Amino acid sequence: MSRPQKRHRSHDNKLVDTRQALLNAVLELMDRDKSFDAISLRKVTGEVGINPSAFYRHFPDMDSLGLELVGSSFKTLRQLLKAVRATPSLDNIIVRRSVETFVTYVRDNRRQFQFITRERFGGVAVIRDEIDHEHKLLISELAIDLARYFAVDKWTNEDLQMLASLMIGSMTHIVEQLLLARRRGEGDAELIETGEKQLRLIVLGAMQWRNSGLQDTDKLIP
Amino acid sequence: MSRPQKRHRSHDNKLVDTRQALLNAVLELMDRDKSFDAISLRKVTGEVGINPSAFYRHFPDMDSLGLELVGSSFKTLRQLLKAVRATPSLDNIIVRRSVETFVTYVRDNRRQFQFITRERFGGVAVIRDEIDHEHKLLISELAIDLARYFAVDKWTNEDLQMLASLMIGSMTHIVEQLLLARRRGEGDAELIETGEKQLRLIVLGAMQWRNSGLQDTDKLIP
DNA sequence: TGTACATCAGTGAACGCGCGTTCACTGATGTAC
DNA sequence: TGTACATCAGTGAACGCGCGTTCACTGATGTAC
Repeated sequence: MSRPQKRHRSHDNKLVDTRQALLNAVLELMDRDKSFDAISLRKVTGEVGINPSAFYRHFPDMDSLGLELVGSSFKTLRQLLKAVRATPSLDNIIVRRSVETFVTYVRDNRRQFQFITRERFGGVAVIRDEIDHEHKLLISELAIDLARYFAVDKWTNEDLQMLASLMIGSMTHIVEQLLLARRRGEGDAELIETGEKQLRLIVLGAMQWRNSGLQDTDKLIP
Repeated sequence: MSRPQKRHRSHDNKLVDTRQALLNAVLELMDRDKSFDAISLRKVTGEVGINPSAFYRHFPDMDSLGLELVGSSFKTLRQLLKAVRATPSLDNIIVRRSVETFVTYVRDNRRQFQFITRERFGGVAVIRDEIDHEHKLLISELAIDLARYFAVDKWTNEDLQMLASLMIGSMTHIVEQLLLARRRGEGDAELIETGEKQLRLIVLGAMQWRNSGLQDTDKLIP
């Protein structure tokens, strides 16, 4: 009954999944300096090489296409975090290797990370909200993982969420630096070193957190 | 010779600086879910209530207007950081008060912070580059200030920059959370507490940094 | 104080263009018998 | 194996609309004398 062959023969005679080509075209156009809401349906179909009206065979509108990009980009991001979280400890060599893995991964999937970074606070509410939702899920997932390391110190759930948020925030920061650095043609070495130091400093702070007694300050100060 | 009165009489008979009104109109339109590069010159002049062609009496094009918004927004941001940096120490009460000041300030100047946040990785290259430039200046300025606190421990310039970048990054993170929270109608109390804890954790990490011996790890590991 | 002139913010019509969406269509491929 | 039919991705023309930019203009206000 269902026919999976949604294909057309492109000018170079290669079989192409048009739906995927439309998604790629948006990422490509955004790479050439545009926000998602400044990209026209006609530009997208023109990039793929089909008639504008054929767009509707695949998506009801551009926003739906955008939401699918959020989904696939976070799928990529989850694969990365899964690899990084598989690390057995928080020691320094591991942190460094994780940051290196991370940087390589972002480089290899640059356009997807660029999409999320650009649209996270972008002009389209439904897309921004969906990214925010996925982002919160990632933080909660990481908090659960972190509980393993800090179980002995009896961290509260609230503090674990706070730490997870800080860590995801720092990784996000590294992604942002990588995306900007590419424009400036800078190398990765410095970025990796800085990112690594920042994560190590956070881990240092986290180690001190429970036995510093500071975590209860908010209850002591009126 | 020069005449400063660039004014027109609006429908409600109030004297208005049209140039400023154009700048405000862009911030207003961006607040209603648009990226800068998805806002048309005609929408902006329509918002102000003047003929589209009158736009050119004030700016050569939309990008020039955007660059001016970057300038004025960072002027606002510098005032905030000046207030926060005037704090005499990094102790916990100061950190909490600073975060509270910070949150209030961002709320009071929401549209400017939203502009910078949205366009920092947005679709217009000249604006993104200008924001990046201003952002780097802020980090360097903070690094100079931090040298005061850590002079005794002989931090390297590189490490001070790393710490300043981490701190500005965390504050940026708080701004982002505030902007998203407004949409969700959440209160500030939780955000202030989380932001405060994250900054305190970073300060804790920084205190440990020099005497942990970890800062030279990158030279010890091949 | 009165008059002639300069300045310049804003007007309104006009232009060609790219936009999203509709519609009846074509033609390749899969399916039933 | 051959034929008739169904499916459906892509076509091409057409629509009304908002876009950025131009141009000659208007009219209020400031300046010179």
